[in-house]
Amino acid sequence: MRVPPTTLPAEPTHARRFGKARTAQASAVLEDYAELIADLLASEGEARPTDIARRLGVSHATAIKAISRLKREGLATARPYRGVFLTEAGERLAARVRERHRLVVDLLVALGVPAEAAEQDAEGIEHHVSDATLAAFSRFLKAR
Amino acid sequence: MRVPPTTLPAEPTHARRFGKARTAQASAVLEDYAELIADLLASEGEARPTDIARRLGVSHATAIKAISRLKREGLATARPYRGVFLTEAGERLAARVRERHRLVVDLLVALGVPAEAAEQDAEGIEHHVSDATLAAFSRFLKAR
DNA sequence: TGATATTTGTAGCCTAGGCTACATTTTTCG
DNA sequence: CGAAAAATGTAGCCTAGGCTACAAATATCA
Ligand SMILES: [Mn+2]
Ligand SMILES: [Mn+2]
Ligand SMILES: [Mn+2]
Ligand SMILES: [Mn+2]
Repeated sequence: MRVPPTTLPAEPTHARRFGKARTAQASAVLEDYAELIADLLASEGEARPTDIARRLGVSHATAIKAISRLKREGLATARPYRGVFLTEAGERLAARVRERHRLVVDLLVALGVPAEAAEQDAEGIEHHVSDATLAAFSRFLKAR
Repeated sequence: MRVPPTTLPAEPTHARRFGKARTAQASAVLEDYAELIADLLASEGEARPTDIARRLGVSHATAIKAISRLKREGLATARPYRGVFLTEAGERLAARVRERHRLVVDLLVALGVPAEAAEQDAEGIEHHVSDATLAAFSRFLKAR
């Protein structure tokens, strides 16, 4: 049957949007680990694989593999039985991610989302917020 | 060294947040497919695997495998060389996802995010927006 | 009609990110 | 000190979601 193609030749626009979302997803896990490690280092003085695993709700084996990936990407180092540390790059990433997380939560709360729902949604949303959107959130919070 | 555990016994709260984000991510792909198939059916009268793949920016083999998963989950049916169709459940999902997508884009645009950035970010954000947040978005758009 | 082009399907490979089970190392404490 | 507990690490398995390469079916059109 295949009706005449009215308008759908290459559609690079939609494809690019989905591709961006996929890329963002790929970095989401590492971002969460970096943010969490920074938090634990700040609040506890150290970031042990076991604590990281418990906070993320995954097995310690899963956490250790992710930490290996962080090391491979040059974001973290680890001393056995001494915990995980962030490299310069890891700290920069963590700082950026923490700030972004805070901004997303603040915006949701400002729009009337209950605190716990805001925290929960932000945990996923944060990884898909571009700089342009982040700037818009910031403007809104400042202006209201 | 292991300083005395000040406060971090079980931490089920953080774990639950991360877990929710992981769950949301798991359904993201199927949601996008359902939404896209509904769009293609509406605008072109049919949804061919090849067109789906092009719009998503993936190989046709990838699209076909995802379509198999849709079928397995009871969300779609397919007639070879006739394209893909949505079941009742698939249509309900698509309708919900489309509405949610629109609302997220509208909110971002209302906050001053440029149109294309809004579309791009929404493609990822939409999968992490709870009903509570959705309601807040809706209220904001109505009230301003 | 029959050759060619397109579409669809299959096979096999890869990585990320989960898991459990088991092994090893380090800490803790009686 | 030495045994028990805890933490860390390793091995092996699974699924989702990508890919390329090849095979088969269908459509198109000269
Ligand atoms: Mn997160
Ligand atoms: Mn976060
Ligand atoms: Mn999407
Ligand atoms: Mn969408």
